[in-house]
Amino acid sequence: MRLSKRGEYGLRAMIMLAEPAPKGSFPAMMQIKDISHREQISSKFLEQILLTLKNAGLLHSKMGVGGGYYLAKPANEITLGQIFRVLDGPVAPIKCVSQMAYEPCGCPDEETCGLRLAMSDVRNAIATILDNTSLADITQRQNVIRQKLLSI
Amino acid sequence: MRLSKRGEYGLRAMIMLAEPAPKGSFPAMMQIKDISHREQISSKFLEQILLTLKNAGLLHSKMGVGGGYYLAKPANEITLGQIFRVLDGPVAPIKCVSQMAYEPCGCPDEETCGLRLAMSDVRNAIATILDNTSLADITQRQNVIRQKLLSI
DNA sequence: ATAAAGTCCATTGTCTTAGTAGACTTTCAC
DNA sequence: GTGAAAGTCTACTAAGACAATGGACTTTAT
Repeated sequence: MRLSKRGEYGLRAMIMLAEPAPKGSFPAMMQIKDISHREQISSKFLEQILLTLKNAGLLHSKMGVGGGYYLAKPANEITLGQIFRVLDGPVAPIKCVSQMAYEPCGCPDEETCGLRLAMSDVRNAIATILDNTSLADITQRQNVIRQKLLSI
Repeated sequence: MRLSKRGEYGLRAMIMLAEPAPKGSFPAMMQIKDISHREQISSKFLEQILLTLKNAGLLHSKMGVGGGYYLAKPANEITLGQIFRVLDGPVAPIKCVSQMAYEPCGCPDEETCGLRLAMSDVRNAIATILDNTSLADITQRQNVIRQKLLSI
């Protein structure tokens, strides 16, 4: 049940972009090389990922000197599920329980297939978390923990 | 978030072996070719899978004429999580939240990494389902649905 | 002795993943 | 209007995982 590197890097980048900008400079814009440097990722690989995210409508970009990437929508309107699906495809562990890419799995009777029942539960559990967690939720959780650590 | 074919076939086979034997013939023993035929799987591939499951202590086998495979334990003591981990490895989507194969993921601060927080939730959700669903639970659910369909 | 079953190990073809390379386009500062 | 800084686009590749396949060997019942 693995998150790919594409998915991981993409999610990390989106979370970075969702972090409130230093001094009222909105929308928070960052360049590929900023992100790739801070996360220690190949910038060429990250480039592809951000482009994919842009083409999916989750990021906007500005070309030329002083350009960069920024979120296409407020951080509370972008969910981890959206990002995940763009980069890693369907959430479902098996196609016959996928909402976005259903395909029969070949079991004699889908309706009474025990594996399908269980995998359907798994799919729903994953989707519930990813689709109900926004980038804003993530940055907020991060901040809460940081505050707690500071106050020790 | 994909279940591999190994995992899928292995789970299907285990569920078949957990189904109550026709006429009091316990332990329910089946041969590779029975299972591979009923599930339309390559018998050579299934052979490897069942052998892996046997070496992991989830199946027992009997060699020679009239031999076959049967569950090493009662169906209510074998969980989907055990089978899954043997065939597909850790449940966690990212190594830094894995219980059975932890590795640092390289984020600057693991404790406040937002991605890690979210993926930890996902891991727990998946593990909770897989580790609390036994083969007996599956066959029972199947039977309940079959009964319902019959009574229409 | 023979046939039926599991065991074990090596190999193979295909696909996916993660990354690399390089040419091209847009924008800004000067 | 030129040059540097940024994103865009397409193609390619190396390594590994995945899904088998093949064949020789061992055990057991009859």
